[in-house]
Amino acid sequence: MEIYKNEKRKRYLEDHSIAHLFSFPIVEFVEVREYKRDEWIIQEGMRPDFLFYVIEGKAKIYITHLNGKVSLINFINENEFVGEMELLNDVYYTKGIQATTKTVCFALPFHRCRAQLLEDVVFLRELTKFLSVKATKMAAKYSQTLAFPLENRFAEFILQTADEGVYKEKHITVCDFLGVSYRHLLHVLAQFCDKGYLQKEGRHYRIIKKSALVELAGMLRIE
Amino acid sequence: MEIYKNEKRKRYLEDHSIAHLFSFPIVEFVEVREYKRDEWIIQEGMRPDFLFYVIEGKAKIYITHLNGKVSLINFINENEFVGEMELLNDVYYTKGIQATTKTVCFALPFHRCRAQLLEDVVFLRELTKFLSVKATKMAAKYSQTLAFPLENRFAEFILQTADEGVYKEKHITVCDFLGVSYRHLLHVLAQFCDKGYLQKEGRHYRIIKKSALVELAGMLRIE
DNA sequence: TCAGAAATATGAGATATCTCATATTATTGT
DNA sequence: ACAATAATATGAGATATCTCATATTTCTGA
Repeated sequence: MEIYKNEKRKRYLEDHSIAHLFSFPIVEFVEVREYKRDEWIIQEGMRPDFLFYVIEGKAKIYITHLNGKVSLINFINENEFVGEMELLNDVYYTKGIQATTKTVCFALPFHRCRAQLLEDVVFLRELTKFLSVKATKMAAKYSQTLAFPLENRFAEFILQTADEGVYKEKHITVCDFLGVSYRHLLHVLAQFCDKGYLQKEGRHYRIIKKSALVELAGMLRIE
Repeated sequence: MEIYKNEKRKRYLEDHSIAHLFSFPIVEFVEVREYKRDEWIIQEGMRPDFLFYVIEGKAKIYITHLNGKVSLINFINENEFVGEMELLNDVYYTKGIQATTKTVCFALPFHRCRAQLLEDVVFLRELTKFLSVKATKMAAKYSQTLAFPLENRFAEFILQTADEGVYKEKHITVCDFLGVSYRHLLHVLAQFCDKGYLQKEGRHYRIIKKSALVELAGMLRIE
């Protein structure tokens, strides 16, 4: 992890102002940090001392279960908070946050900001919205997992993450995210290829029959 | 649904003050409502016009999927909000809320309160905490569902809902909540009886070997 | 550049869970 | 008090998903 200082720090703070998220001047408290790919921004079980706001990059939220299984609970993208649970709750089991790519974020130290943050209507309104979206998505994912087999959920995931019609995610990550075994994921993936929905190109998979995937994913749509 | 007026309304408002949740006088806006068991407080897909706060009783959050499956996403208890998602988000698919028992709640009309609520630091702080707990529990449930078979989750559910050592929930409700088929739930329940963890008494089940259930449920514990 | 680690692949058998069919009780409204 | 509805029960076969074992290929650090 690298902390940006002086010019570099200043540039980031100017280019990515977060002043609109607060009603008091926040800049002086902000530490600008860069995490490398695969680096842990927060370690599981270790309470962080900062509230983070992601400026650039992506990260993943992980939790490890007692039976050894690992769940990738969610992805974190730009303009999202990290560590807000610890800001709000004294008792909270801290999940692990790992940078997927190089990630730059603003870090606000709890000990200097907490009181002010919890009094700030602008910040609280932002956070409330953020949390409501988070809770809603989580509930949707949860109920979809219960109601549909992998086929449907995987189809949606492929459509969401495909880059110019090509799916390239790492299988292991996807298994953790969709909560299935490696073996089974590959099995369903092979089916998609057999049925002509996808075509393997080296390590990647080209979407051939998008409509079929759209139909499978469409089942998840709530409404 | 019955709306309490005059004396009855007044008594409820006095006995269950929610003044501490707001920094402005809220009483004049509050409608006191009673829903009967099984009545729908909010119908799925129909945006409500009120923010509810449950005073007495219990309710369930349901969502119906396109494949016809129904998920019981969560239970709602006393001193919890309902309809906060619709207060915060313009676009939101409204889930169905059904009273499990007779339920009394305070209803705040959006059109009269929304602006003030979203400016109120006390309310926002309460709501933020509520949502953070909600999101956290949802995430825990989600990842546990992916990581553990029914056996473990059902054991926990039995321990949580048992009344003086006797489990009495309706199977159908539990299936919707744990996201498994009726058949499979009964199957695991029969196993618990075979193994001597539970003993059937008419329609109910007495917990005989609590330690075994505790061990199964303990696997879910994160940490 | 080479060895170890990570990621990809595939097979085979086990288990968890689902679907459907069908009976037998409770519960409830009129 | 009775018919309709809801809830409980159980069997049997199908499917989704898991575990474990084992190869091969790619990536990465010293």
